[in-house]
Amino acid sequence: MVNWDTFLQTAVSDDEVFNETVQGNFWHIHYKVIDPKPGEPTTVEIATTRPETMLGDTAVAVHPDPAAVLQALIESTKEKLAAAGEKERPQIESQIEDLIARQKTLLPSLVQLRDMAQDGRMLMLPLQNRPIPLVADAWAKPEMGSGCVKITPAHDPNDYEVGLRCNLPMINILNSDGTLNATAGVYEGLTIKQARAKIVEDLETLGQLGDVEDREIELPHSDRSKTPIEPLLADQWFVKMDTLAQSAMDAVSSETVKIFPTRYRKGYLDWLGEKRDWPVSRQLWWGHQIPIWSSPAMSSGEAAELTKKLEAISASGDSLTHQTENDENGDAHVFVCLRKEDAKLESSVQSLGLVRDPDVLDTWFSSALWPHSTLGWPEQTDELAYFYPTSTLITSRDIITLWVARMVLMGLNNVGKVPFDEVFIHPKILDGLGETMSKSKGNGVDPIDIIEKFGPDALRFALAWLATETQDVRMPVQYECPHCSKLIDQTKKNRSLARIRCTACGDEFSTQWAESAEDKALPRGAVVSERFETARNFVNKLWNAARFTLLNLDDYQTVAIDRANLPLEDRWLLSRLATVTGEVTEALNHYRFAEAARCLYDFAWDEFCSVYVEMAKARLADPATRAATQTIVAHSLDTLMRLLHPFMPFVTEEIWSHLATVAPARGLESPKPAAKFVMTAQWPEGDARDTGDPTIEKQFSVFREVLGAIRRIRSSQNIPPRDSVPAAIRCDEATAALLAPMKVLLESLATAEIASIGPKVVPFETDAPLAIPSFDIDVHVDLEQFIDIDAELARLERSLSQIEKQIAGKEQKLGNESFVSRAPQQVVEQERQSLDDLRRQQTGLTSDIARLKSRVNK
RNA sequence: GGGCGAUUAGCUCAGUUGGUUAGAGCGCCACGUUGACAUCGUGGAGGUCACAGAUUCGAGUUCUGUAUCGCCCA
Repeated sequence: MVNWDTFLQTAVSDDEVFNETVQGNFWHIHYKVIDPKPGEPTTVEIATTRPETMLGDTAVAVHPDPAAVLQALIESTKEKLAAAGEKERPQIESQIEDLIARQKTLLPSLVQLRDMAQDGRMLMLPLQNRPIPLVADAWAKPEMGSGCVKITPAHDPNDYEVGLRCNLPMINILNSDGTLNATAGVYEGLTIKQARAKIVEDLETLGQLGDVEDREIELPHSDRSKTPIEPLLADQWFVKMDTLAQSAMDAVSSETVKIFPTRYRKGYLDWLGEKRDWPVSRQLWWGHQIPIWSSPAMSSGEAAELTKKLEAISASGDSLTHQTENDENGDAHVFVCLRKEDAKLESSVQSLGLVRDPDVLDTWFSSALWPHSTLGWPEQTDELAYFYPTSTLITSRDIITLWVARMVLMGLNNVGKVPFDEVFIHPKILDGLGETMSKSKGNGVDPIDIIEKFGPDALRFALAWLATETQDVRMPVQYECPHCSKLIDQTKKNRSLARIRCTACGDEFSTQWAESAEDKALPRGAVVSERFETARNFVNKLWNAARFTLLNLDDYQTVAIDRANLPLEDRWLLSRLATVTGEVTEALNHYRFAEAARCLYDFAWDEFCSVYVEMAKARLADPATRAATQTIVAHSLDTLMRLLHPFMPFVTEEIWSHLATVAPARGLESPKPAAKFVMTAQWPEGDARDTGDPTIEKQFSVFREVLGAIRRIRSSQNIPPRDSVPAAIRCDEATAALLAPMKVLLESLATAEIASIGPKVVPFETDAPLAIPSFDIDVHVDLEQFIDIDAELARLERSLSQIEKQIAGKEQKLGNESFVSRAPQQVVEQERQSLDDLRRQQTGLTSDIARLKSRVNK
């Protein structure tokens, strides 16, 4: 039984079939009982969605034990009811009522029909006037329809099984083009649709048509031709899957092939675990022709003789394999399969009267050969030795069973080795409505549009940024009007149009679907998505940062760096660089592309550009520190480009080449000439000496907190950006020592004059304070020149109320006896510390507010 | 019907072993452009982490159930 595509006139596999719900009918038909005994019904009612198949009916089935089935169903439905929620109850209750009603009204007649079936009663198939048996088979569902079902073994997979069980004839009523064949009698030549209409009409005329219900039907369609699939009985080649499937399962179970993310292993193993034989025959004009030759029907003696001849021409003894099988008439057929393409052998085989099978192999069969056949297999070529197996297959999850599993089993069978060690399943990009992008829907994005609008690096980086582990990616897209640049959201309505009228300027533009000369003459509106903007901006940021640093490397000379005596900011940067290198490497090794991309984005933008480059400005201006700073800058840019290269190959290569012209030799202790291209440069390895210095980490955290505090105060007071503010920082001696070397930088980034840093700092007369409790720091800004008392009071009061809320929360938590006694001591201590800090802030803020208010009253 | 996944800010998404006040990008508001970057900078507003239970001193995070959505299989 195969899925027949009547348009392409070929069998297709289950994987190439999709189901679609269509509006159809459920026709009830009465078949007459031949010679009913007294008291027996004179007709049997069946119902079908495909009345035309009745021409091929060879039986009507009734269940062998309808009473038991109905009773079991009632019980299981009652169990379901007991477990069901309020919402589902009414529906389940009505199901039970329906079943009980059937038990009363329908069951007796089903039992009678069952007895008639066992007694060998026959029915007369209408229109064909062919007697067919009433049979007892479990496929008939007492809970459905009339409880009886027509059996068409040649045109329905389930009926086929019934046919085998009940030993029924199998009558094919279709030609390969989907028209009815000679067995259909007067209906020969009609299409399925025509035949259906005519048969319904004829049944009506005969008075054998019952109710016609409207019904939604799940109808299989061919993926390629979109036409409805006809199940068809046909001689086809199958690949036996038992040991092949097991070998592919073992490869994954033993992690010889590792699948990332690991949850996809289950689907792979479950699918292969069914070990269903693989139908590989296709009746298409393209593809690999199946290398099997067969003989006409012959006697077993002739077959034995033919076999001898075949063995004689099988030169080395294994260039062909053969098999003899008997058909249902007892005739023998000899089948031959050649191991290799061999024109001479083929003609010898054919001269013995064997004919090559016209079918070609399923495209996935051919595809499964791809990893090794493209490398010259079955010859043991150098390419095969070098490239097989490869390291990684990256693909979409819907291809796991179609292709991945088959490449593995075919590789194991043919080469004895798996084709790849790791498989990465990437997320899918969906449109704004969460639908898979597809050509037929028209909701796809042309990568060329994205490249033209945002650049190839932005495209690549954005995809990496989006490639998280668990989620598919929604990508709402817009059309960009080529006339006025207005962005128009893509909708279900406009996404498949060849031309669109801009809602802003009213001019028309063409889309990717334009085909007519008239449409194509219009300017093309690109499909764009703002989701690429982040990446585009990042590329721009990197380019500008590189441009600036390169401008400052004009007099670059290699200087050996003494790690032990580097300034703190250099040690900080090197530490971060080593950490980021480790994180990115780790993420890439596990195919966590989004994590790697985000890590690099944050480091490059927030740390390298916003902090280090800003700091370097002052040091580059100072001849005493210029050379050393240049060395660090060149080194860090070098490392950053290498880390970013997989994500943005073009801009990194461009920056790399510019870097080479000003700083050809790079490195810290012993600078060496850099590789010509970043793509051939070594992947960086974080230097263990640079990482994990807690002093440095703390220094920078403190620095950024203090900077933020001053900026927040400025902002809340609406202090003009260019006006410098006096500031002071109260903190312990150790923190003061960390901050002191960064005072100049702090002053420039905050536009402030830092009057003092240390434990003895006290508030200004006109003070604006901000506490950083995590480091026990109070930042004070003198507002004398600027003070907006109302604004400041508002800020302080808002801050106070937030702190009081937090205090209340903490007090409650610490007042909870079981928290204090059961939580780890460290956590409790942390909470106490934090409460103390909050209370101190509360005191400070309260007095600040009082002071300000007294000022107002003066 | 079975399996897998998702539900966190207006949008698109992060959130590592349970532990301070849940993050990012975009969008929004305010301010800012005499030198790397307005594709930028600074600050801000915005969240009942789908819902209901359970475990726990403590749940976005663990467990159970419900709802909704997506994909795969039957």
